[in-house]
Amino acid sequence: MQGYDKYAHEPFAVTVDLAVLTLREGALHVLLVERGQEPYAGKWALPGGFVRPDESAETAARRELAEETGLDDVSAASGLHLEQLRTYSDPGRDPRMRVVSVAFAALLPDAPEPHGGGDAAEARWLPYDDTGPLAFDHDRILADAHDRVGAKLEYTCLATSFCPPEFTLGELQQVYETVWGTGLDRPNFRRKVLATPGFVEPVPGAARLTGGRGKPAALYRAGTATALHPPLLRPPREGRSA
Amino acid sequence: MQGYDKYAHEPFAVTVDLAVLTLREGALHVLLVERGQEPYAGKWALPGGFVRPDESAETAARRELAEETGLDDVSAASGLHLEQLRTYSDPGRDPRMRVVSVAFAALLPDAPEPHGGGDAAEARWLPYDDTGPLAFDHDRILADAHDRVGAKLEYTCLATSFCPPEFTLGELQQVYETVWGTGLDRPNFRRKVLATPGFVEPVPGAARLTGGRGKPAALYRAGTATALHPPLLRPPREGRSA
DNA sequence: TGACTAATAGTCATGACGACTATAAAGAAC
DNA sequence: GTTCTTTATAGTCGTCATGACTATTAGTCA
Repeated sequence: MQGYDKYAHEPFAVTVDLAVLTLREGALHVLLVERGQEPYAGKWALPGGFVRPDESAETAARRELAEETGLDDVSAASGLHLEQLRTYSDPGRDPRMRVVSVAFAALLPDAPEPHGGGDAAEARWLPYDDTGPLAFDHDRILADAHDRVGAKLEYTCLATSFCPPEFTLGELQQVYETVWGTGLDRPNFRRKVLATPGFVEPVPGAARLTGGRGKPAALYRAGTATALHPPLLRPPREGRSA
Repeated sequence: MQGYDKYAHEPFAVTVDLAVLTLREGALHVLLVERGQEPYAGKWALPGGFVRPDESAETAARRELAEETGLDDVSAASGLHLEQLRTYSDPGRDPRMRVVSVAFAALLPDAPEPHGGGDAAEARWLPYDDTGPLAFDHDRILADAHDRVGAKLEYTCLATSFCPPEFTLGELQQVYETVWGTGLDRPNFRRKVLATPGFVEPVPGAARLTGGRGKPAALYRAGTATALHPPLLRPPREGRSA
């Protein structure tokens, strides 16, 4: 950290990239923008942009999220979760110049269709499993975001960030099942969630019909706890040992 | 990510900061350098430096680690663990200019006294609990490193990164106790570690006298596993509920 | 030889969890 | 209405992980 001189070093551009995840119709969806220019023109990319001189990366991420989704209120309103993932800095990751990108993962409850208010040519929710190769190293960033979210579901109460303010335990379970790609036993999931103090708290007297059929489910709100002790471990992948 | 122009935006300096942790005499120690210039002249700081134009942040971190510690071989040799923590980008974090810093945590087994080969005026191992206020936002970075390492001990085999190539289970337990700041039951710790396939593997026939007294302990090497399933949870802090 | 120390072996009760069965409350089919 | 289907919720049972202990072994030190 010696010899500071603003122009002694090649300037780096610093950007943020956002992996914005949500659940639509029981499937994990990602917010993507279509690139209008080379390189990767016509390809889908994660939304993002330059960090401004007076901003932190976190501030820039929030601003970009509002711009690209048109969900200005979302940051204040529902339980938006914005989390720094890691920073991608390979010298060749942008063919034009040296760009260091701080990646964030953002989780949204419901997903209003974005109206590309910002620079984005077109912003759309695309199913996570159905994203072709993305621009730059965004495939890797997206995969890292998925990994991180999947891991944090185990030992935090993060799952409620995917849910609307009031939700059923079935909906909460769907978050786990969708992100993890596994099925969970319903009574056991219920027992575990309710046994964790502060994970969810019941909404008195309220119930929701889960699409018509079946017994109406009780409604819950997100509790005050953030950590999960002991964790809710995802079932270990089978077929490992002999 | 539109409108790329190398000089259209204020240039950011990109640096890496390293929280290098080790265990000396049963206490957590951090590698710190004494600053020779303003700002924060005379204060201790985390080692670090500029990312060069042709480097990734990870490469820069490895280079700085070798330079500052004089432990060139260490990256190749023993089980060095280098992990990206997060990126610190508050506009005011360096009073001179806009510096975005990618922080890394590095874990070393034994700790040869560093011979400040790099720019560092003086590099020293200082006890973690005895670091006065550090320069810049390095207190926060260091605390984040500690948090991260403590958390990763729970669900990874990271603890062996603090140990020499061959170690006793008592030494491994000391890693947990020191980083977590708690005591652990020795037989239970032993049972847990040995029950986790791939965590450690015995060195046949070898034993070490743990400082003279007591029964000699068997020696183990780090196994091939990286994850811990189920995790080794740290004892929950007491005095929470009524 | 006999304290002392530390590693290792083993026991026991509790708690968490996976697998499963049973019941309740709704709509749909007839 | 009655019955079937669907989904939520309640409860059971055995297993495994774990916390709290006790016992034994193998060394040093006095």
